[in-house]
Amino acid sequence: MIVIDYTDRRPIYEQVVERFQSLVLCGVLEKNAPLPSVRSLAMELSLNPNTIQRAYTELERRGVIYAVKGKGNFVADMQALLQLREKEVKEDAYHLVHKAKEAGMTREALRRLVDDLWQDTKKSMPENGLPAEDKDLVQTDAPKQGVGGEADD
Amino acid sequence: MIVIDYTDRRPIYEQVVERFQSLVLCGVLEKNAPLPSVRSLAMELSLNPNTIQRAYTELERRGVIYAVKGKGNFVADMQALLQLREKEVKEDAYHLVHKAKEAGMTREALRRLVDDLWQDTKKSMPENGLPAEDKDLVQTDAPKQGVGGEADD
DNA sequence: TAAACTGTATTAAGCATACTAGTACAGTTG
DNA sequence: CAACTGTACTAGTATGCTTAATACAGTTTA
Repeated sequence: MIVIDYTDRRPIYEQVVERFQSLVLCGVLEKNAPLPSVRSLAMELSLNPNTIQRAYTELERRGVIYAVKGKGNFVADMQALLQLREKEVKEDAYHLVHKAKEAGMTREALRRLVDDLWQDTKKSMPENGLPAEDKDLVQTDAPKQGVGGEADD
Repeated sequence: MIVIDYTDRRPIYEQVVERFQSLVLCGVLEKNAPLPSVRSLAMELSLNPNTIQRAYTELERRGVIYAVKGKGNFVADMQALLQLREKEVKEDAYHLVHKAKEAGMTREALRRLVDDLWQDTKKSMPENGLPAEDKDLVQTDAPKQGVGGEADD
């Protein structure tokens, strides 16, 4: 589920954050689906629980997941994440255009590059941008109490 | 000429590298043009000479500049740099397409985004990707000896 | 030749960040 | 109660970035 690339210059907790965001966006993790517990994932990845905790805290700060003490961490609504990604895309596209011009590429060359990549890249999410309702590929045990994004007490 | 962004998470030496690469690509620094000396640039930016030295060493490793002991650092041929940038563009474009799909964007949406940005972004380099011969906007004091990219002894 | 520049190398220290380790406490579940 | 869950805290280690100081070699100019 989660893979760590030790050649990646980015810190581990950031990679974990990124991976979970992708899993949510591509529909593998649906709303209210439970994430691995801090300790179990740390064990699985041979990492310190603190590192996982840091990733989860960041995911919660971004509104991607919500935590329930004693129960676990669960996927939140995807809307915040979609907005984050769209903002990222715009920033990345800006830098891409800048670099492309610096590299001496023509407008058509860049257009074709992006177009070709679009074709080659496997579609990694549902058509409408929302995960289908009836999928049971993954564990979808939502917390039993009515925790819809806010913690209950 | 060189600006440091202290809010940037990347290390300073990397920003210096990036800035000089852009200056070369956009034609401000032509072939054999001298870079500021390690000490003078460090003074100007209120940095340690070692930090500048590290940036210059990296630029030399990439083939962007060449160093002549006792004389200074000079802009090398731009070809290596153009290849670097083109490779970067391809990698960046790949990730952009991936993220765009994750964000639920359509092919047309991404196409329009890139197209619009192309229009809005100021052209930052000569038409043919090579700097014009007769420009004297900048100091262009090439080293007197025939150093064409290799050091002379 | 001497002074004032250039690049280059080395060592030491300070600092921030990432990560690990261990412990402790609170809430949930069976 | 036992075994899970999240959360908080302290401490120590390792690494990378940056600064500081010094030294040496080559070039240029007076």
